[in-house]
Parts: sequence; structure tokens; C-alpha cells
Amino acid sequence: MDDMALTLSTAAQDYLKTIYHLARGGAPVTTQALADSLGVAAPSATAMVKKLAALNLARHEPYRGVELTPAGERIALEMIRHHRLIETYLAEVLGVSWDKVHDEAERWEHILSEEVEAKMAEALNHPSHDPHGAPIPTVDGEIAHDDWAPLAQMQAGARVTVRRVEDESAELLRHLSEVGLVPSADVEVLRATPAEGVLQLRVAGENRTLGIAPARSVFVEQHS
Amino acid sequence: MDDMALTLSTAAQDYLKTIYHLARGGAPVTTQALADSLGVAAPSATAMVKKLAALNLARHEPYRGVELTPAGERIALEMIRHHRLIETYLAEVLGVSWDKVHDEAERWEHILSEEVEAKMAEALNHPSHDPHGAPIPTVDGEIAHDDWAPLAQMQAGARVTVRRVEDESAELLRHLSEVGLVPSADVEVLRATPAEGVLQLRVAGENRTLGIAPARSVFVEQHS
DNA sequence: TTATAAATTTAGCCTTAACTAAATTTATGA
DNA sequence: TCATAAATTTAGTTAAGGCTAAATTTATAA
Repeated sequence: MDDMALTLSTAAQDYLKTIYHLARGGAPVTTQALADSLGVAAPSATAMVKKLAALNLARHEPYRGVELTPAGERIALEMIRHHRLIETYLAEVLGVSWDKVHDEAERWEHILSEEVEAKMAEALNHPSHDPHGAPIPTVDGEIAHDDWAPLAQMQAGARVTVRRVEDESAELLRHLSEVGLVPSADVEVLRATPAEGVLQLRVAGENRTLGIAPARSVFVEQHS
Repeated sequence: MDDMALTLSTAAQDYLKTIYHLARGGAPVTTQALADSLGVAAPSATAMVKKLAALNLARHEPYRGVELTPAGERIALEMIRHHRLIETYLAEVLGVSWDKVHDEAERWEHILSEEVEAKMAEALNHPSHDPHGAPIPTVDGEIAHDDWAPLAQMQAGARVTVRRVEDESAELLRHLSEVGLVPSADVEVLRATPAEGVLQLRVAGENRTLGIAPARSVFVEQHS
């Protein structure tokens, strides 16, 4: 069952991973959301979803959406483990910058063998989180469900620690790291006026302004 | 010109690399040799060769064979550099065994970015040869032309040092390393009787018997 | 030199994973 | 409730890169 992933096409693996990510709310994933997220047209998504359903990796209720089966989720988590381990390895061992590791990992995740995966995990001492703060699933497909709040929802006066940032956009990551918003950074919210669309923050002794949109990609642990 | 390789399909890259390897004699490469080496049918090779010719990466004289253009050779050498750097990195840094690195590198070579290539080369201190003794092309596409003789051609009494072994077969590599025939190993040829089809060797203080076929995959520097 | 064998190419088909346009189903607002 | 809009699926193409069978070219041996 474990080598199931190996015989799947890269495209099929990408669909499984994307369905997993989009299903975070528990609800079935719509064809449109899936297509948009993968950058393909809706009929392409429909076609692949039917293939995945035929392989018992997903359940497809026509016009209603897709859900992963346990087998499909298993493979999605394997891909996510690969992705996050590779990001961590590239950043920590090879010194690849924070904002570039996502795109690299996107390619590498599909060709990583179990053996090299194990060697990387060992070299990193079995890390629990990747450089952006996302939890790395275990070999057995267990994943921590960290539940941090978006920085965008914090009130003025809140003192928080950054725990995770979304890693999809290299440009956003570059900006966040310039402002000092990286995992473990302590932040004080000086002013939070949703109407203005910006937050005033104090990070590492500096006053900073951050838009609400990027603040929705930063997840924090609240202290007060 | 350097990002040409990135826009080429994995299949096209594999054909270029294989043509380069088969052309070692200087003569044009036949369709059959190319097809056999890649494990595809002859018409598939013909079709790809025509595509490569249309891209000015190869010259195709119908019924006569293929040759790489300088641009095609450039890309082939880039793939070979990737392949051999990855083999070296996997073996030396991640501790992947000698006989497995070839198959891993075969997949990795196509997705390695210039940046990660550079980081790996640096981590390895810009190695000149891979773990099997094959020369690693430079970033500029220069490659050393080591010219060692096959162990199979040595006479009784020859004292030699192993410089390179062919890496295509994991099984062969496992056997050779059991016998101690790895790069840098000093070897004395005790008995060489082509009629028998075996060589008697002394390697690391042990008497060993090796068939002529595997001995053709071991290349040595002769001392006497 | 010529018949036959071997190698190569052409022709036509298959699969995967995209696409657009059209049909169908579900949701929504008057 | 019913017409219309939005989402989804179906139908039919396309491009890669394989394949087999048939045609063509080149090599070989009588």
C-alpha cells in the first residue's frame, strides 16, 4: 500500500495533496476550488477526480464535491511529509533561502524515495515543523493540528509569538522576513484598525506597518 | 541559453544525455543503439531525434544516425553534471549506499535548480569525480577525459589502481564493492587467462576471482 | 549484381492530462 | 415558483511520448 504513491502520476499526487489542503474545513472540496488552486480548467479537475475515485483514493458525488478516502489521505500526507521535510532540509542543511524552498520542494516531493526521506529526517533529527512553522506528518501519516490564530485578528495591545506563516508566495515570504515576521518572533500589536486595513506592530525593537492581507497569512500564539 | 534545459521535457533531456554517452567513440549514434539504451522502441527514438533536430540540439541524417550540436552537448553535460553531483552528494553527505545513488540521481537530475546545484557543489568542495570515479563536468560544461584501461585487458603480474567503475547496474556495483574493487583500491593481477573467462586478483590482502564480463566495467591505472 | 536481411522511418493508434464549447444540474432572486 | 445565473459535467480536441505494423532504405552475401 505504501508504494501506491510511487505508481501514481505526479499530477494525481498533486490533486490529492490539494484536495487535502482545501478540505481543512471538513467540507467536501468543490471542483472550482480544486481547479483554481491547481491552475487548471474545471473540466480537467472533474476528469482527474473521477480517476481518483476509480482508484478508491477519493469519493466523488457529482455536482457535490470530492473528499479523500483514508487511502487518498494517506498519500496526501506522504506528499506533505516529503514537501516539508525537503523544505526543512534545503533551508537548514543547504542554506537555501526561506522564500525559495517551497518551489523547490514542489518538484522534489514527487521523486523522494523512502530511503532518502529517512536519511534526511535523520540528518535533521526528525523535525516536527518546517521552516514556515507547518507541522511535518510522521512516517505513519500522523500530523499535529496546531491551531494558531491569524495575526490579522489580533487586537491592539496583544502580545504574540509568530508560530507559522503561509508559504505559497515567495514574494510574501520575502516581505514577511524583512519585517521580521518569522516563526518564534515576538510581536506586539500597537494599533489594529481594520477600517484602515493595516496593523501597527513592534517586532524586534522596530515599529512596522503591515497590511491586513499579509497579516492573514501569519499565525500566532497569543500571550495577552 | 542556460535555461534551455529547464524548458525541455525530461524525456528530451534523457535522449540528449544518452546520445552523448553513446557517442563516446565520436561516430554518430544509431537509432537502434539509442532506443535500446533508453528501453524504448526504435520508432520512438526516431520521433524524438527529429524533435531534437528541429530544436537545433542534434543533427539527424536519416538512416545514418544522430549527433549532438554544441547546444545539445551543452545540455547533456549539464544533466551529467547534475547526475554526478547528486550521486556524490547522496553518497557523501546523506550516506546513501554506492549501488543506489545512480537510480536516485536518474530522477533528481531533471529537477535540480542552478541554485541547489551550486549549494551542493559548495558543500562537497567542488568535487572533480563522483563516487564511481566518473568525472563531473564543470558549470561551464568542461569535462575531464580520463582514459583508464579496462581491468579485463590487464596481463598477469600487472599492478594497478582502480580509478573508475561503471555505475549502471546496482547489482554489479554491490558485487564489485564486496570484492573490494572501488576507486583507489590497489590490485595485483595474479592470473589472466581469457580462455577461462576469469581473472585471479589480489585486492586488499585477499585473493579474489572475477569474471571477465564484470572486469570490463572496471577501469584502472597501470603501474607496471 | 541482385536477392535477402537488417535497420530505419512512416503511418496510424493509445494514454495522460491538459483545453474549449456545449449541455446539464444546482442555486438564487424576483 | 420559476427564470436566470453559476457551477459542474460531458463531448470533442490537442500535444507528448510511447507503441505495433508496414513501407522504405541500406547492408550483406550468394
